[in-house]
Amino acid sequence: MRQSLLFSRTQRKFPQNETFINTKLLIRAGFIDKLSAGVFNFLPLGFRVLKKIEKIIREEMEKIGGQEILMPALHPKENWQTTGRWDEVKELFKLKAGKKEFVLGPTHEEIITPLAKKIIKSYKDLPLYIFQIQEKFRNEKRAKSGLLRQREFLMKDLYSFHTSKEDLDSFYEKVKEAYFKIFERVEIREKTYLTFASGGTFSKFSHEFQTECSAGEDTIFVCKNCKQAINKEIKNKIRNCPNCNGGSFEQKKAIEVGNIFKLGEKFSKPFKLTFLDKDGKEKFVQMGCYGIGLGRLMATVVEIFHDQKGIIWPKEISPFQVHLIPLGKEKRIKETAERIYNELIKEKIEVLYDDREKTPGEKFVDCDLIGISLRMVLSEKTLDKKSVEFKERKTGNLKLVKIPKAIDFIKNFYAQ
RNA sequence: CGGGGUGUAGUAUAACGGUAGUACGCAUCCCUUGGGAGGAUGUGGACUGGGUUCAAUUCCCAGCACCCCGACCA
Repeated sequence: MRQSLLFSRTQRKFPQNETFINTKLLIRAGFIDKLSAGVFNFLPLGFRVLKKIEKIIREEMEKIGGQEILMPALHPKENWQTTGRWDEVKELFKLKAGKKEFVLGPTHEEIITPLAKKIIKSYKDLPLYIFQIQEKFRNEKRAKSGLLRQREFLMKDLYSFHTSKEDLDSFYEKVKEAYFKIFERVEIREKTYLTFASGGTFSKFSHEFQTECSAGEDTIFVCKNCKQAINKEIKNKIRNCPNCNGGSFEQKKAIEVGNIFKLGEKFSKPFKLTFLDKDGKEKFVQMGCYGIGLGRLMATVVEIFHDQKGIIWPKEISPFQVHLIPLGKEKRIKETAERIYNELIKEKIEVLYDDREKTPGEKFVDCDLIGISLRMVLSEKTLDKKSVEFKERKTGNLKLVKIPKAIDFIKNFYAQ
């Protein structure tokens, strides 16, 4: 992509209205644009990151047997009346068209359960793991913290269907592992705690994935002895660590990047989602649900990985793999840059090419702000040595590489 | 939903009861290329409504929007 054509613009100053670093940086660097509180446009840079996060999540969901579908955002009122949540849930966006009333879906138990009912008849149809990556709507009383709390947001929601609690339990463990794998790939695994939680309407106990971060809205308590984390509600109820019985906790601010629930029969009952077991008896399907907000995950990454100059994207979700920056007006530099750019494209390397007529300072400032993992500079100095200079955004490490070896260097960098 | 704050150009800001100035951006041109260079010319602005006043961007009230704190968060 030629930067001169990119549909976004970096800003010299941080937006005045924003206090959270994720929003400040993402807006200033041209990844997102705010339409209204909690509602954002994703520009090419931001959308690329979002799609990469989506890809990671999709891969990990498919690895545990998930089948991807797409459910609508527009839900008939009746489905929500069946579970009683039409009246219970305060954050619903409700709308009326003529006499017909709808909900903009904040989650999809009300849709997936009756849908599954059309397919699940026998124990032979189970288990099933169905997920989607789709837009959710929640009328938060107070949208805040930028992408951390949106009113409309992309979410991966996985629903699982089982013949027994035991089977649900074992799949639940698999999802935990898949989630940690996802967080590992966006490089926040070390800061992410599996946290005992309660207090939900869904079930007595659930787990949250909480990423330690000062910008977080949640407070978690981490056992100093065994590192088990619990949330505030649990902390209020108990004295000792439920895992090791140790007694001292460290309090941390955290962002809930994922959650997993054992729904049991909570939704299969109202929708009468049953199956015939081996013994010919009709039984309720055991369900689980598992969510990850993509925008929130993106914002969490920015909150954790940035410096004074800008964002530092983890390799796997860097909007581009390499930021090619030619310096100097010399014809040979421009020509070489164009040639390298075309070769990179041919090699299917994602490249942002700063072909703008800007001074080196401006190009570098924008480059650091945008935070692509690898910078590739071509200048008189490097060209005299038939080389380009690579700089890793994360470490600042510099390396001069002969031009014919540049593509291998990039591939190698991303292979590690 | 309660409390507080802020609304001036695309962005960041200044002054002012007498209708707005600067920087960056953007456009054209000159010049310039290893860390937001310089010059010239141009472009572009008071959230909305009401009140006070001879006169309101400025003071007062209401609404709206955004931000923050709290409550809420299936």
